[in-house]
Amino acid sequence: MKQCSKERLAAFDAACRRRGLRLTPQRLEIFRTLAAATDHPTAEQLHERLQRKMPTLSLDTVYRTLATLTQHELVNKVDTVESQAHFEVQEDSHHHLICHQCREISDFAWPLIDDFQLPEEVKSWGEVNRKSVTVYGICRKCRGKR
Amino acid sequence: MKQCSKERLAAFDAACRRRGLRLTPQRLEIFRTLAAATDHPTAEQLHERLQRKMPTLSLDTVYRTLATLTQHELVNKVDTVESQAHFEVQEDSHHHLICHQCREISDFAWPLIDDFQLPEEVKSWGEVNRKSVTVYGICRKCRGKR
DNA sequence: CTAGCTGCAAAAGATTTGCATGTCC
DNA sequence: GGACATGCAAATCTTTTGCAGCTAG
Repeated sequence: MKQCSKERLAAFDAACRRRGLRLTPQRLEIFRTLAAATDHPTAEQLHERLQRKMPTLSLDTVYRTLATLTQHELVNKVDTVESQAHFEVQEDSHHHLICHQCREISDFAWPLIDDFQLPEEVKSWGEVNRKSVTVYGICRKCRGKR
Repeated sequence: MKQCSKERLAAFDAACRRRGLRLTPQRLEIFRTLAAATDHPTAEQLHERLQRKMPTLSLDTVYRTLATLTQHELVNKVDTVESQAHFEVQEDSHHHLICHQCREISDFAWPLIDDFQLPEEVKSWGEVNRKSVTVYGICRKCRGKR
């Protein structure tokens, strides 16, 4: 398991202060553990991993913290096929349109992408069946309401 | 609400027969309603919509049918940020790697995509915050096991 | 006829919430 | 000190499952 850099922790600290979020030990550990993970753990997995270092940490706090950090865009919820959500620290960059506000899903076509070659890296990962782009934003309807 | 074409229903019928799936009235109605929908309904929404036409249809059957049809690739589960899954009929074509077998999620970079211009269509939809590509397939590890 | 479906009810799993207590700022 | 966080337990919500009866092929 890789370690979470001091820079990243400092950035987290700063981001919390800027937004008026309290920097509790729980939040710090949850973030640190998530940042150190490479496998997109679930809330439950994170809770398990934190047992040793922080035996009193409750699963609800993990859920709540992840929700809060996701809201503040410090953590990103990975979209999965399963109902159980997976989380990851928001990295800078790593065919559905989904509106953050109303949650409505629309389709769009992007033929250029379908023909586009995936990077080499992916070929070594395994056998690809399907690629799908998801675009997030605020739809025109909701945009008008604000 | 648009209607489900006879051609599509015939194709559904054929696909079921080919795969040895029974063509029950419930399955037919669920498929017809899903195909006619443009809003990616949830199992519950579909169930509600079918109440009038088929009052005895149970929610479990909707869940089970959607699961079966998804397995047979006649229906597609849309990945969402929320825990509640949304479904859609599998249309022709429409930065995470997800293995269908072990469900492991890996990351990959695809800088070309980040710079790539989204289609016009999307601009009229609203304000875009983020686009993310999800690639599904079988990873090397699982590939070896079969 | 019979393997595969359906409905019902109950279980399971994930996530959220109310409330009392604790603690960062 | 006071607003915000946490922990606990209980509630809620979604989805799955066991079982008995039904039905498409």
